Amino acid sequence: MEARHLRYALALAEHQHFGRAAASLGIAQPPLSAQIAALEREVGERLFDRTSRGVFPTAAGTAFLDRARRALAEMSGAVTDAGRAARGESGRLRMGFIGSALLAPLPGVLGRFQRSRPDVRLDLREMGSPDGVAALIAGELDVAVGRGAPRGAGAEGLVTAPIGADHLIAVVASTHPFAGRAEVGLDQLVTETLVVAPGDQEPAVSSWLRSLFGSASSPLDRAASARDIHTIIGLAACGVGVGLGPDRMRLLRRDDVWFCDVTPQVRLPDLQLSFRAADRSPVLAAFLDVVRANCREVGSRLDEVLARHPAACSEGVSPAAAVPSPAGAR
Amino acid sequence: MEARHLRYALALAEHQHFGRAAASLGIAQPPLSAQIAALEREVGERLFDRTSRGVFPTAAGTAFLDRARRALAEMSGAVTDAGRAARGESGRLRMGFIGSALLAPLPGVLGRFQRSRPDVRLDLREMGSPDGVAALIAGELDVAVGRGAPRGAGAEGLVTAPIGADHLIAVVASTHPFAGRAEVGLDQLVTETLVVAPGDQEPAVSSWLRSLFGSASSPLDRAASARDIHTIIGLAACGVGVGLGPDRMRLLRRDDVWFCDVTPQVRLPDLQLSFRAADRSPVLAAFLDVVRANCREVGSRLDEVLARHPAACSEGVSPAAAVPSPAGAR
DNA sequence: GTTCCGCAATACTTCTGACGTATCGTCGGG
DNA sequence: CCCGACGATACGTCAGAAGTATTGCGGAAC
Repeated sequence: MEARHLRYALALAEHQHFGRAAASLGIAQPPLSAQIAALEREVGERLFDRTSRGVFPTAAGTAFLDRARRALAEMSGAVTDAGRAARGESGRLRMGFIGSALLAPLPGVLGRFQRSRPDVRLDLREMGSPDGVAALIAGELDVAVGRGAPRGAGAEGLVTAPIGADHLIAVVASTHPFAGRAEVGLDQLVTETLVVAPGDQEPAVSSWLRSLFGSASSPLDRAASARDIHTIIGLAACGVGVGLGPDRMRLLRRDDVWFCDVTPQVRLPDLQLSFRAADRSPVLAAFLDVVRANCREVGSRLDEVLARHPAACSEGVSPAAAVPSPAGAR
Repeated sequence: MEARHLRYALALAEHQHFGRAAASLGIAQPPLSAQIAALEREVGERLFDRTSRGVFPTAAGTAFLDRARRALAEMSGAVTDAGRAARGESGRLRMGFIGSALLAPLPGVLGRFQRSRPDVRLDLREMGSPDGVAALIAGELDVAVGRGAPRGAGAEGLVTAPIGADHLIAVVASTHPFAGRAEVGLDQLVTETLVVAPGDQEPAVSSWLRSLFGSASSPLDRAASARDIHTIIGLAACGVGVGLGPDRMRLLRRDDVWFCDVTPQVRLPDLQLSFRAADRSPVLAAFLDVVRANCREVGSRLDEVLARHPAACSEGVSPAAAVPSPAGAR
């Protein structure tokens, strides 16, 4: 059975007349009779009653036509859906991210992306940077946002670009001696108990901090750790110690804590966005376009990196490639 | 676009290999390549990535295949649905009936029918006998159950068969003088206020009663009327008068009323089932089979009448006609 | 770097089957 | 009783789907 049979049966049901139905289909009447007869033979039931007053579907015909309409609707829907998917207007984007990225720049990026592609389903999963990289390599994610360059087996198949830079600040309870001070020196932190992200979650930050203080008798040895910024601030508020985190953390203003800059200013490892270099998904390309337009403050690095991977960016999205030229188009 | 294209695309997605997909389809590889290329040209998007490790659907291809699967499922569903509809296993049966038919024999018939054809939707509408006949003629019903032979324009296109007989009984309040008596004479009713079905709802019963009492000073002239049996019994229970109705009415036993036979026994107009003689619906045929098997007590009249209309009964249902022979089957 | 192999694409032929023209059979209406 | 309308049948034609043979390309092995 072919789609043609469905189209012919629907036309016949609509016109209730072989001749007119054939005309509306742009064919002669005998072929229509033949095709309907072939359809009835294949279905095994008479689908139309030919009376002198017109051609009417039987009970079987009515049931058949209902389904036939839906089948043809699915077929035309398949074409439009394919087009939408190719333009990145539908589908899904699975994204892993570290919690601190939610302070910035993710809110703006995600909001704009979801507005420009309302039919793309965003699967967002908060996870540590190494987990994100692993899931990305395993194909369980399409995009990962974390800190530090991806490492490990398979990391060479990833493209990574910076999407945000920030520097280290400290957070203390409002009853802490540092409270009210605009800044605190790195050297002053050596004698404090620190509250930081754990090494297995954020190795880049962790080793960065370790290098700041030098190896011997590091304050990190007596540090408390917390997986997310809210907890770091919470522990600091309890007076457990001095919390260290990115300056975006200031967005989480609370009455019982005090934020102060660390001097000299310490730049943290950049927030990085990674994706598989081989990923040709139009949804990813569309997402990268939004990222590119919204993370300019990081400088031209992002554009640079993305420019080296036109496969994931220009193809399938740029208007220049609007003419779809699959095989055989000459 | 034809169904063939969908089948080929699905086979290719399944085998991820042109050669094996073609083999599974029973064709050679080059035609498969050609058909996939033609499909991609028509959709306007590349649907498969041909890599050295295999053939994989693109994002557009994945979206397309989703819909293609559904389209093909609808097509095969169309065939099975047509078969089911032709065997009367699906569809709907719109039935009008008078309330008293619900006492018997409709419960048994409807129950058995719904059990034997669970996917047939029963549209049941309680209505007076004349309304049922009119709706049947107008094509708004498939079956009507009422009392008396159909009359009026279009009634000659209907087939009517008796499905139940009953006789007149009386119902009175338990405080009424008749209470406790096994029977009451017709002549004793002449001086009572009667509660009966109104003439526009049940003309057959109404005129029948009128003929029982003779024309002059009929007790019907001071009768109360009610459209359904429950109300007739209710009015009788209130002491409004003596309710008259079919003996099936005894099924509605209540503590505050008393039923007694009317002597001599008066046979009411039969319960009749009507349908359009031209109706070839397999659902109707299946329903009539159930009716025939469940209303034997009426005698052979039902079989007689139905036998004269093989169009609606044997065709499409009898196992002898199991071989579907639409046009061209030789 | 070169060769080889697997696979999809291309070239070209074959043949099925969908379509067109002409005609017939049948059923109602005048 | 004839006529007209309509669907079915008969048969020739041609588009296009499939088959065979071959080429082109990319990755892996040597």
